[in-house]
Parts: sequence; structure tokens; C-alpha cells
Amino acid sequence: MAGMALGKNYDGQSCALASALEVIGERWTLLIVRDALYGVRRFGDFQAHLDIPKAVLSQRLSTLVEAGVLERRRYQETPPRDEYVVTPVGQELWLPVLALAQWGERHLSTRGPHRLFHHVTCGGRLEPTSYCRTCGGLVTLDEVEMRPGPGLAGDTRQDQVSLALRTPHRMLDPIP
Amino acid sequence: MAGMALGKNYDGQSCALASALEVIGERWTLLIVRDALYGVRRFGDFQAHLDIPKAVLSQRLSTLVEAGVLERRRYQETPPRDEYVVTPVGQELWLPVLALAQWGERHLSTRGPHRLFHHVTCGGRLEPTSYCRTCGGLVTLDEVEMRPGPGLAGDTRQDQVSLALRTPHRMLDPIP
DNA sequence: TAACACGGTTCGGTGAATGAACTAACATGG
DNA sequence: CCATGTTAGTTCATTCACCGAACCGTGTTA
Repeated sequence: MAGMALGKNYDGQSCALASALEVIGERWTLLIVRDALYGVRRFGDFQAHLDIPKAVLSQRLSTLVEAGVLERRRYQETPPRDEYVVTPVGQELWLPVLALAQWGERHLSTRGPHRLFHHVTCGGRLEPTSYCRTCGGLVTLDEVEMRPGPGLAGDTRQDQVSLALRTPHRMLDPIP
Repeated sequence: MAGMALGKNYDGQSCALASALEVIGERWTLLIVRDALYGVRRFGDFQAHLDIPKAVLSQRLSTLVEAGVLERRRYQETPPRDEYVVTPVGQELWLPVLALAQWGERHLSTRGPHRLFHHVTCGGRLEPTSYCRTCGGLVTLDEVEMRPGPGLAGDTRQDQVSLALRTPHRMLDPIP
């Protein structure tokens, strides 16, 4: 993605997804996060693995450090060398990364899954799910209702969609 | 994101995440999908709600239709009007969208959540989780091991990271 | 018959991505 | 002591995507 660093962002969307995309929605960023979750830490390793222009990598790493996703850490003094380590905030991106990757595996992959993720304690395969805190069941989209929350307070948009979404709404129900 | 439509893509990444990002990783695309999951269907509604340039919206909708995420459907003949409806493949993007939005709520939101997602049958709040198929437990990143799968067969990369990731690897363990 | 609505396409200007070249700090080998 | 190499960048010219405004075609309404 482009134009998000200075001024041209998703402002006015009143949506946490838009905020998230301002941090991790630019080109290359989520692949950098994925590599960092694998354990890649050094500038040169990111660059060699991703085939990304150095200037872009440098800028993305700075953005991620600023957003609290990565932490820049001096690991030796002579010569001075820094590494980029995933913070707890960055570790929580594991779920969206896994969910997106598995969507790609299911619908865009040809020769079967590229990488499998297993639970170390029992060896079972991982699955990302959306589950219900109250009844504990797995929930599919047709059982989901959106309700406006307190963060929507400052939303002044007047288009039909924004108006409709300020009241509870069943997912996939046509708007308006 | 930029440069993904013609030739300049994430090729050589041997990764389902990269494939997924080629479809839904461009600027605005995931916000369009989110709106479509809410039930937005018409060109003008997307445009009014997102404040997106028409040319970009037009191109993104075409890409999403081509990828099988949306279906373009004639809903009236005079005047001829089409709508864009989420396919089952697109509905499966619900989980990554929810996971990303909740990450944004937790770490980037100021006034509390913008939108809450509830289970219609019991009213409980939704939570995206990564869970283990075998033991049924919820799994955090430090309990995850990556193992190479059959789709990795054609991978000929020789950098240190690619070599290390062709063998089972505990997440967050430093590479190389 | 004129104005309007919808769903786009076309166009010029701006800014980001790209690859190649260059820099700086230090290490290593002869 | 000097040449070469490694790491982590920065600088630069070119290319390309995003942007907003204007325009277009079809059909509808006043």
C-alpha cells in the first residue's frame, strides 16, 4: 500500500481495521512481521529472505518499531549491531497472520500447504477459529451480529452505510 | 500496496501469506471486503462509505471478482445495475478481518471498541483464537512449531532463513 | 427537453516503490 | 599497514500506483 506514512491514511473510517492497516497494511509489512515471528532478527536476513529493497525495509522496520510491533535492540557493541525483536504486541499479530495464511492455503495454493503449524505439547495441527466466549461454540459468519461500541462515538459520517451500521446489524444482510 | 497487479508481486516467497496478500494486500482491498461482509453491495455505497477514488474502487472490485472473493451479479435490467456479493471464499476472510480488527482495538484504539461482534443464538461476544485440533486447547505462539509441508517442494531459495525454515522450527527461536 | 443518478473511464500531477550505486564503521587476512 | 569483506544502511533516478477532477453512457424523472 502507499501514501499512508504522511497524511494520506484511512482517517474517518472509525474502524479498528483501518487503524490496524495503517500499521501493518503497507506493502511488505506483514511479510516482515511473519519473518520476525519465525525468529528472523537481523536486517540482512530480512533482506535476503524477502528480496525487498533496502530502503523500503529500513523504512518498514522503523515504522514497526515506532508502532511497538518490533523492538530495536543492540546485541553487540563492536561493531555496533542492532536486531529487531517481536514485542508482545507484535506476537499478537500471530493470529491474523495465521488466519490469512490458511485462507491462502485453502484457496490459492496448488500443491498443498507450504507450512504446517503444530501444537508442541500434543503435536496436533493448529486451526484459527472464531469462537463464542459465552457458549464456547465455534461461530460462522451467518451467526454473527455487529453492534456499535463506545469507540464509535465520534463518528459523524452521514452516508447510508454509516447510518445503517450505527444500529445492530446481522452480517451479510444487504445495506442499506 | 503497490506494484502487485502486473508482474511485480511477491513471487518466490513460497508462502501462502504472500499469495493471500497479492489478492487482499493492496491498499483499500481489505476495507472493501469488510464492507462487503457487512452487506454493502453497490458501487456507490462502497464509494460513499470508504471515500475511495472511483478508479481505484473499480480496479479493486475487478480484482476481487477475478480472485473469486466477490461475485458480480445483475440485479436489475433497466437500467442495467450490477451488485457485488461476497462468495463463500470471501466469507472465509471473515476470520482474518476479525483478527486484525481486534488487534487494532486492543493496541491502537483510544475510546474502547468501535464495533462488537456477537453470537446471535446466545448473545455472547466473539473472540478469534488459534486452537488445537487434537487436544482442543487454545494455543499461544510459544507453543507453536512450524513444519514444512508438501507445498514447499519447489522452493529453491538458498539464503540462511529459507534453509533454516525447511526443517521444523519453534516459533520465535532466533534464525539462523 | 433538461436535469439527474448511477457506474464507471480518462487524464494530469504527486508520491511511493524499485534497483543500483554509494557510505560508514568495523573486522579480517596477508 | 593496506586491501578486501561484512553489515546496515542512505542517496538517487526511474517507474509505477494512487489521487482528485472531469468526463461519458445509459436510463429515469420533472
